[in-house]
Amino acid sequence: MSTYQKVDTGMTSARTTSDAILDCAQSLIVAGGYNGFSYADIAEVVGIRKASIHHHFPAKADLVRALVARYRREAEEGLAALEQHVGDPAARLAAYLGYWEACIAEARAPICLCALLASELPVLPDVVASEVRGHFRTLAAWLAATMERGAAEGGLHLSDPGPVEAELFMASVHGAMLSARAYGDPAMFGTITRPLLHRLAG
Amino acid sequence: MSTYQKVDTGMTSARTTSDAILDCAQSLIVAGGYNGFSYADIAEVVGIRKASIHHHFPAKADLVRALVARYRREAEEGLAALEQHVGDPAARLAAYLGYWEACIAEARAPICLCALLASELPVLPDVVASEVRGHFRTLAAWLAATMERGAAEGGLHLSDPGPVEAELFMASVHGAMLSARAYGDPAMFGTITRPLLHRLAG
DNA sequence: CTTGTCGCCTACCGATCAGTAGGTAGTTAC
DNA sequence: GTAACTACCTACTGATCGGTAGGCGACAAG
Repeated sequence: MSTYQKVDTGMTSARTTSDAILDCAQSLIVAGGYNGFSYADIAEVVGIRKASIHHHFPAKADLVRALVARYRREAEEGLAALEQHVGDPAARLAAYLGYWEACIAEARAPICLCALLASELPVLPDVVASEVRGHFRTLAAWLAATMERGAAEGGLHLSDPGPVEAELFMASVHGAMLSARAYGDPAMFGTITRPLLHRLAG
Repeated sequence: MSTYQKVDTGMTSARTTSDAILDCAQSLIVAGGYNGFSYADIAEVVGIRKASIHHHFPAKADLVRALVARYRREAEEGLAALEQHVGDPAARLAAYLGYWEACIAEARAPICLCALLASELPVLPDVVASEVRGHFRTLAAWLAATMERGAAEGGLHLSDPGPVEAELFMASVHGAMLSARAYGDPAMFGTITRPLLHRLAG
């Protein structure tokens, strides 16, 4: 076996090399966008040669499309889990915000991958752009459904139709991520999003 | 004079070559971010050689710092003009939103330069990052002052302290820009921001 | 025991990146 | 008239970009 054999993955959280590549790409993209990372950057972190990344993802567009697809899948699983474990719509929204507040505070994922990619949509490969668009639609639909259910049950008070409230909510969350990053202050995310929830629930 | 002499600027809106370079850089950056454009891209559009850009802006960081500085100056002039010509704070906010709605609809500036740069703050040169931070602070301060004045005059009803309302407003506007871009639908900006205003003014 | 596949490697490609060196033609100041 | 300055040029550098060609060892199936 070659000297460049992959070490036992016990030390890393990724189960496969593909996952390790995607993990690394995600953290690099949320830091600097699609054009802010290179195959060489990933190779260095993952401990693999640049050419080996092409074995898993022939082109950069393939890599990022796969990454966003995985991100969407995990997000949908997360939202589904929320529906299972949290009954009250208002509490679901609070849990959603709490998730991101924790991510940002721990610098685990200081901004939503798709929010960042959306900002540079015009220069993204088409296949990536449509995945990003898909995430926006999915998230907005879930929020709208949650809002309307909350309104029907009486726990939430909507001033506008569910879909409009949902878009406003989502936009505010994305903007709050930008502000937290711009100010270098993770607490800013909570400062902005807490009133958002109080207005719906209060 | 060389064959590459700059043609009379009558055909272009920029008064000087520096301005033309900055104009071009701005439209490239709002499309694809800091790492999404090159000196070669600018050279081709402006009709100048790559090396000549270095004469005006020695390094890329200098160029973008100058660009954000110009952007901030123009933004502050715009806000000052708003204060001069629009008396009512609610109308000022409406005018601010209307400005961006028009920019986005006409694809003149489909997103705020600083909002976009904020998304990739971690990979920006320090000198650029601090300019971006400065814009966020300036805009938030203006919004907070406008909110508080509106509240004092009775035209606006704040559910939270002025500074918090201002941060929420700004974040929602930035998020609305992202959503409009993600959906490829300029009208989404208005859909999201209109309720924002109605809640303050209504 | 062969054959195929998988995961990774070395070595390379042409293109492009930001940036530099040094020259030239016009303009202005003395 | 000459010295200094501005704005632009040609020509180049070394680094890095995404991507390719082809080989090698481990492993599984027939």
